[in-house]
Amino acid sequence: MSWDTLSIVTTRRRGAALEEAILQAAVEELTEVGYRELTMDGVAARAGTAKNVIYRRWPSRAALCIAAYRHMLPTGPDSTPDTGSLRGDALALLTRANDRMSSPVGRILRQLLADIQSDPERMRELRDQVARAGVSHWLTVLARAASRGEVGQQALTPRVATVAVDLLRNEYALNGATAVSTEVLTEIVDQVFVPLASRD
Amino acid sequence: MSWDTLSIVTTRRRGAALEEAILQAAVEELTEVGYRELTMDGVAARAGTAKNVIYRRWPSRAALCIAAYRHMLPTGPDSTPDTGSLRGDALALLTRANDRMSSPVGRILRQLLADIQSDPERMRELRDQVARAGVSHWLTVLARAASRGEVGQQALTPRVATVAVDLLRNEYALNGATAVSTEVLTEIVDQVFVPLASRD
DNA sequence: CTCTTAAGATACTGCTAGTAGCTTAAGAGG
DNA sequence: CCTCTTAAGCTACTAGCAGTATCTTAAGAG
Repeated sequence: MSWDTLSIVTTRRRGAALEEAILQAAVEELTEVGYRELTMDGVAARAGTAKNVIYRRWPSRAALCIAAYRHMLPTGPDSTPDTGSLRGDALALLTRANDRMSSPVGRILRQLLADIQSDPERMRELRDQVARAGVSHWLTVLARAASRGEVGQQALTPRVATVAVDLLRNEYALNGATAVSTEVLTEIVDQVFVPLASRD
Repeated sequence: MSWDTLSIVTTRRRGAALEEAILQAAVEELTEVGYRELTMDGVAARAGTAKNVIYRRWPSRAALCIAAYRHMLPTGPDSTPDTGSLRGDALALLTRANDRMSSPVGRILRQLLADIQSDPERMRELRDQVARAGVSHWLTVLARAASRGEVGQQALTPRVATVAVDLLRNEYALNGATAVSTEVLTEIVDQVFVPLASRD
C-alpha cells in the first residue's frame, strides 16, 4: 500500500464494530436518499469499506436495508394517551401514527414493503414487527373507554381496534408519500372508529 | 438487408396499428412476468419492433406500462348486486373486489402503484381511474338499504361507503400478493361495514 | 512468533433503462 | 408514376447497479 495519500491511518475494524458502522452508514443513506436510491456502493463508501464486506453479512440489498430499518427504530416503548374520552385518545393515537408514517422512517418502511411483496418470508418479518405494533395501545384505549361505559364489548376485537390505523395505511397506499391531513384523521375517527366502538 | 433468413416479408406497420401491437405485447408481458420483470427489450422483441420505437411514444417504462394496464381493463360497466340484504350486497361487492385485486390485473396495479409513489403526477392518474371506481356501487347498495330502512343517513358518506374496500386494500398492502380469505372478508363486513351502516 | 480469519481493494459479469445515428419502407401530394 | 417527408427498423452505445471473484494484508488468538 502506498502512503502518499492524506488518509489517516485507521485501525482495521472487525466483527461487531464493523457491522455497526455499516448499519449506521445504511441508515444515513436511507434517510438521505431513501430505499429506492440507496446503492450498495454508496453504503460501502460511506462506511469506509467495500461492497463484498457487506455481502458477507447480508445476502442482498433488501436484507441490509431491513436490518438498517430495524436499527433506526425508536427504542423505548411509548405511552398510551389518556385524554379522558375515546375520541381524544383515538385522535392522539392516530395523529401519532400519521406522524410516523409521514416521517422518513415511514417512507422507508413503505418503500421496503412495496419492494418485498414478492418475498413472503421477508414480508412477514417486516409486517409482524411493525404493522401490528400499536394494537395494544388501541386495545388499552378501548378497554378504558369500556370501563367508563363508553363502548360495548363488540368493539374489543383486533379488527375494530386497528380499523383507524388500517384506514390510515390505506390512505398512504393510495396517495403516496404526502402526509394525510388532519381533516382525514378526524373523519376516520368521527365517521368510523368512534361510531363503531360506541354502538349499543 | 439480407434475405437469407426465414423471416416472412411483412409490411412495415405504422401509426395506430403499430401502437396497438406494442400495447398488446406489453399487456402479454405484464400478465406473464409482471411489472417488475418486464423489460423494454422484451416488449420490443415480442412486438417485433425496436426499443426506440417504443420510446418515441412513451417517455418511460412506467408510462408504457400504465398505458398497457389501461388497455387490459375490462370495458363494460358491471352490475350492482341486489341480494335483498345489505350484508349480502356488501359481501358480493367485496368478494368481487377481492377477486380483482388477487387477479393478475390486480397484481400489476399494485406493482405499478408501488413503483410510482415518487411521481405524484402518474400517481393521481392511476388512483383516480381505478381506486375510486367502485364507489358508486357501494353508494347504490347503501341507498337501497336505506330505502328499506336498514341503514341511517349517517352511512351515506364516501368514507363509510368505501370503508370495506379500503380495509381490503390495506390487507393487500400488508400481506402482499396472497389473496385475502373469505373469513377476512366476512369479518370486515360483519364487524365493520354492517354495524357502521346499521347504526340508528 | 505464527497461523487463521476476515477486512480491504480492485476488477469483473450480467443486466437493464434510455439514447444516438443511420438506413429504408410507407404513404401523401403532385 | 415520381418524389419527398416522415417514421419504422436496426445496431451500437452509455451509464448505472447488483452481485461475484480474487488477491493482499491486517487483527487477533494461541
